[in-house]
Amino acid sequence: MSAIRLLVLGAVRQHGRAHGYQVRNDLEFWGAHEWSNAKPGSIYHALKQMAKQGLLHAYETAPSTAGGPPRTEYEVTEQGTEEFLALLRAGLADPEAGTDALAGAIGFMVELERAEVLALLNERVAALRQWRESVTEYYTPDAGPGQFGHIGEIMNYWLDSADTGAEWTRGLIRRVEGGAYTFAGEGEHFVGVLAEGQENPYATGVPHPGDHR
Amino acid sequence: MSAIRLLVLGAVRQHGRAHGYQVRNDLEFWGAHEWSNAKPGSIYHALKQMAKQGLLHAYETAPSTAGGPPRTEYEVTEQGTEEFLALLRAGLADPEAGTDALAGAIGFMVELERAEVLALLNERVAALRQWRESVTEYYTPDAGPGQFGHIGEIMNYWLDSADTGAEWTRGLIRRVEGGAYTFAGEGEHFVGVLAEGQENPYATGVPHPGDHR
DNA sequence: GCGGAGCTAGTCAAACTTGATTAACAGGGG
DNA sequence: CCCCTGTTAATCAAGTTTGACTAGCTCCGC
Repeated sequence: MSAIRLLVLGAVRQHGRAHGYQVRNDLEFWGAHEWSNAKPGSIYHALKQMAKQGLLHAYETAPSTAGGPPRTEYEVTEQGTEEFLALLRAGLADPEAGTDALAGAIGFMVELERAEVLALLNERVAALRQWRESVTEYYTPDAGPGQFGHIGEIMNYWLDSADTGAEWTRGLIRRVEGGAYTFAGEGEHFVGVLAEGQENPYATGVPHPGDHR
Repeated sequence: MSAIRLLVLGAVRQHGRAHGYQVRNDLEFWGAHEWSNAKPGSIYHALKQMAKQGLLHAYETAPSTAGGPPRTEYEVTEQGTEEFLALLRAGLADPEAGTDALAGAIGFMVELERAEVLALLNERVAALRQWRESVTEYYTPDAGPGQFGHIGEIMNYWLDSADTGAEWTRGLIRRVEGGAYTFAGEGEHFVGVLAEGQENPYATGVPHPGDHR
């Protein structure tokens, strides 16, 4: 289901209560529209869907201050919090969740305790190593390599991605072990959220230099 | 539009004329269902869609030998060939096309001439370098790094991905320059396609060891 | 004091993706 | 011979994603 649910739940959670446009702005602030499918349509859709599923509670509120159609505010339910934490953990530990889930999860990792984050990242490294082994075993049988011709380059690419991904993860582990950032239970942590009324330096329409999908 | 169109066009092209199940089998043979969204539903959908758009010509053929509902065969039209080549070139040269488009394009790169492939890959490296520059410029203003807290790790991750992706591409360039593989105009090249009647070692249902999305 | 540029907030149709399900036939066991 | 399983081939409904569009409001210049 991609990473939107994680991103949207996380954004709403950090505000306590938020409407769609706020979420949209936060995600843009994080550059999420560049590395995930966090486009307006998807965000509003995710909000409605998750409200229907009980992960969010919807408040039909005031006909909006400051122009525009009446806006709905959302709040994360208990069930939504569980889902959020599950997605967060999966994003960090499970390579199959995809790279956008990883990126999103990194954005919220400080909501967990340092020790748990380290455990999850180590899990990820282990999963990558295991996947690598099973693939090389599978694609490099007795016949020797080269039997796949240039098709082997595809496999080569995925193996390389797994290797470099694992290497990067190890780097992050070292930084976190070294005391970087402030995690849950360690005092006020950095909140990457726009304060009420703060202008968004990356507002929609302002083209980022060198936009990258 | 993801990489399916490229994959489906390529598969049909290699057969000359193919029905959905053949395409599906080829893509599974390449492991495409693991690194792209090449699932049955998507394949059949792509075939119909592209037939409607004139990229493929559909033949309502025989009520199928060997069981199953009557099958439709497809053939790539001239317009479809153009689209195929465009997607192929974009997949190789443009990082924004995504990694699955790259993987698919690698699978078909031998349909182009060696010199062109090298040019396209160099374009990719250049695009990655340029993207990297614009991002670092954007995210590392005067205030110095660290202003983003742990959010900076997300950027760090994408930069690392770009760097390692470029490095891998350079490796491929060296191999191709070194004479690896057989490209268009160089004689019979490796065809990663299942011959008529050949059994598919990766048939649906046989679980791959360590499946990775 | 008005007109349009631009922001705020969200909707919508069309396309795409997914996983389950259908449907036809082949072959083997009892 | 008849049922049951497996294979071949494809469809379908439900959910997602996309990009374009709507619509209210403010503010600025003229």
